Amino acid sequence: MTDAARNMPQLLGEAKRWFDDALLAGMRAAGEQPVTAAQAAVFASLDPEGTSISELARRMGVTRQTTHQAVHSLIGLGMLDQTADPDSARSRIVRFTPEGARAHERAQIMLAEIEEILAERIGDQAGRLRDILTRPWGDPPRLTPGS
Amino acid sequence: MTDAARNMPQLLGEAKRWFDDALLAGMRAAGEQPVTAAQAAVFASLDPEGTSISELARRMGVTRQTTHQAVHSLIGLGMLDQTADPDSARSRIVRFTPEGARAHERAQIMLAEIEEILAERIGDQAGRLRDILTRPWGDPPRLTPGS
DNA sequence: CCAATGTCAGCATAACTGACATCA
DNA sequence: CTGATGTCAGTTGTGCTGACATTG
Repeated sequence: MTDAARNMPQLLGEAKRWFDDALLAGMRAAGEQPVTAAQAAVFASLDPEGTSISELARRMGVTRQTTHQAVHSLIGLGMLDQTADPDSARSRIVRFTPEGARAHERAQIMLAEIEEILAERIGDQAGRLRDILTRPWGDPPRLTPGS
Repeated sequence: MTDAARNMPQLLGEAKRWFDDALLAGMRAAGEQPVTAAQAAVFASLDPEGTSISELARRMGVTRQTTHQAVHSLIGLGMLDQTADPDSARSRIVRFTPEGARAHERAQIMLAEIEEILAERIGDQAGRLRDILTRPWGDPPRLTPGS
């Protein structure tokens, strides 16, 4: 296509969209509720025993308010519910409903299949990609104007 | 952090944000106009001779309307301008202003520096990452429900 | 009193769809 | 007529900040 020394954010964005498109299309073809990117992030960060909104926010790297909104929408879809935390009255626990757990399971399987297809196309580089992205990069560098 | 088998779209999103954050902070520290991610995408897709909005949209993988909006905001900042296409009256050409070209140049240099820092942290894996992302992946797979 | 948590409200950004006029 | 292009308008999704009550 363009090929004028593509930059990294652009390349990463394309790769992400490649996965997102494949997942969304697959879920739609499977007759599942269309789930947005933010909702998918909640799913991926929620552990089976349930998690508080604040903890979810920390895991996703966004604010409590943003997380609250995404969780609220998923409750409306019947994917999640919220119950009191037996250990603390100021905390509430977000959990999967059976329907939510089923959809999550299906999405996980589908993502693994997509990754598999990528591996068929570009070989073991696909596994390498996961390695590199999983590695800790540290904080984003703060370039000084004088450098 | 969480570490419950992170999925690829999530990992790719984090990596993209890592670069975007570093670039935005660096530009801000250098006293440049704060440029959003969408605006940066336009910059990266625009070639020096100028490009039409429709062509930009194709390169970025978003709609003409979205591109139009981003271009319009950059015109308002004095970074781009729009002139008639001498070859076709229905097409208009978007180009850098001198100010826009200067900011673009600076951003390119900064991105290279950021990539350099990543290479210092994770070694030659950084170059490998660029390789993998540049490689053609083909169209996103269309999973069939029956598979 | 202080910090964490959940929530509500408002705002900015960036994507989308729909519609329409223009021109090749 | 058809298709590509540029544009306007409206909607949705996703993030943010500010504020506040509740609780440990």
